[in-house]
Amino acid sequence: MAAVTYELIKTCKQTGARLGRVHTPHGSFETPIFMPVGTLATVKTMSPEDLKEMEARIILSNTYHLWLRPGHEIIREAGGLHKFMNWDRAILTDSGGFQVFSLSDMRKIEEEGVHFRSHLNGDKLFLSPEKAMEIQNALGPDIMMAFDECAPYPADHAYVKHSLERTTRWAERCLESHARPHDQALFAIVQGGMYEDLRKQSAMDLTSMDFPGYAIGGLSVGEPKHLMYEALDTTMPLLPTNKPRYLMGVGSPDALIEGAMRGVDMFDCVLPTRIARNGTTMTSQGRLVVRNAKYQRDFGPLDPNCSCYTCKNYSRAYLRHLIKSDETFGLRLTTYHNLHFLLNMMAQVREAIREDRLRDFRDEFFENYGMANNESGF
RNA sequence: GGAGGAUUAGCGAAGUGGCCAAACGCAUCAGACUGUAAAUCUGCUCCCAUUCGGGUUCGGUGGUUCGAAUCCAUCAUCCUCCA
Repeated sequence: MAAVTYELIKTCKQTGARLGRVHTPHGSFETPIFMPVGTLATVKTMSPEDLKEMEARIILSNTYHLWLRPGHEIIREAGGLHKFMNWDRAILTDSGGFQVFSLSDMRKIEEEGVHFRSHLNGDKLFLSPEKAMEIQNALGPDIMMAFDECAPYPADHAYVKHSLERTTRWAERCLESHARPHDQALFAIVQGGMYEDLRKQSAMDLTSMDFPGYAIGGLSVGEPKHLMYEALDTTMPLLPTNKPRYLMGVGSPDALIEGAMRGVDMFDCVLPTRIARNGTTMTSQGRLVVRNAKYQRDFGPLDPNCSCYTCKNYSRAYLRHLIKSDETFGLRLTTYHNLHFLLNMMAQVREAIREDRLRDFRDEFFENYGMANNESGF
């Protein structure tokens, strides 16, 4: 019995989007779904109770960061990540592959793994497929990610090809060294940059290995949106229909909807939480920088169409004041709202799929969001 | 009444003859943020101009000088000490 299984409930007649259900050792959830990011075993400023209140079903955490601090052995001793952070719903951990990309200053990628330096103290570190599995086995998430290389954009064809082929070999090694396949699902990550042939190659090679789920990586790394959608268009049809598909690192409202329309089941992104802490919010009427002076005397809610805790109780003027004053409560309130907004939007996407009207929903949403003719999106 | 010190852009504070429209910090205003090195980062803030550039500034006034935030005189205000 696989640790994680996918059940296709129905396909939207208007778009081909999938309504599904994913079963994990820590509960089931309907897809498409958005997963809040809690890199250091906490979704910044949110308590698990907050997350449950807004109906988050699965959150992310990070192999690299928890390896460095507090250390995966400590989390194992604590009884695993779920217990350690008091979250009894599903958890997915990223493998550290993205950190190899984002902490790219000092790194050396070899066949065996990656040498790089700790961002905390400069220690020399080495991460490999086997090490990433060892750490994730200790952390104990429901879903763990294969150790991959997220190629930068732009990157030339030869580089991306070489990189993706290595990522495939690494995926194989991950599979071999994975110690807990009975209760932890290992997802592989399709790479290939913006090259159609390479996306196909990566998808074909990885799907031949029968992972319980597939992610699409290497997108939302600075490329124009239409390239991301093209990459999805070429990749999605090659992935098995009986397994979840996870688009990594995508979180702007428009991209979530566009991704769902192309058959993506899972998304994660730091965008809602990060921009919230910097004073920007997502509303049904578009992006709203509540930090701006024009909201100084605006005593209405952030989003009049929102029923979240923040919008029910606090005004734009108050949020602006808190953010301007560096009050932690302000970070909490905007974070709460942004997460609630995306979670709620995805619930509406699922309803729209159920009723075969996702395209209508998309058009209406985009119009309200003020981006009907805006390709740059968020 | 006497002696000394101070006064710089919204605030604090450098600058003591040209490289000064004036460092730096804060505040302000705006922008960025997409598998989190991020409650972070970038830019703006005398006036006009999209750029080039132009015009007015360093308590007030008057002077010295080719040239003054910087030197001199004087006035104003504040602080410290002595009577």
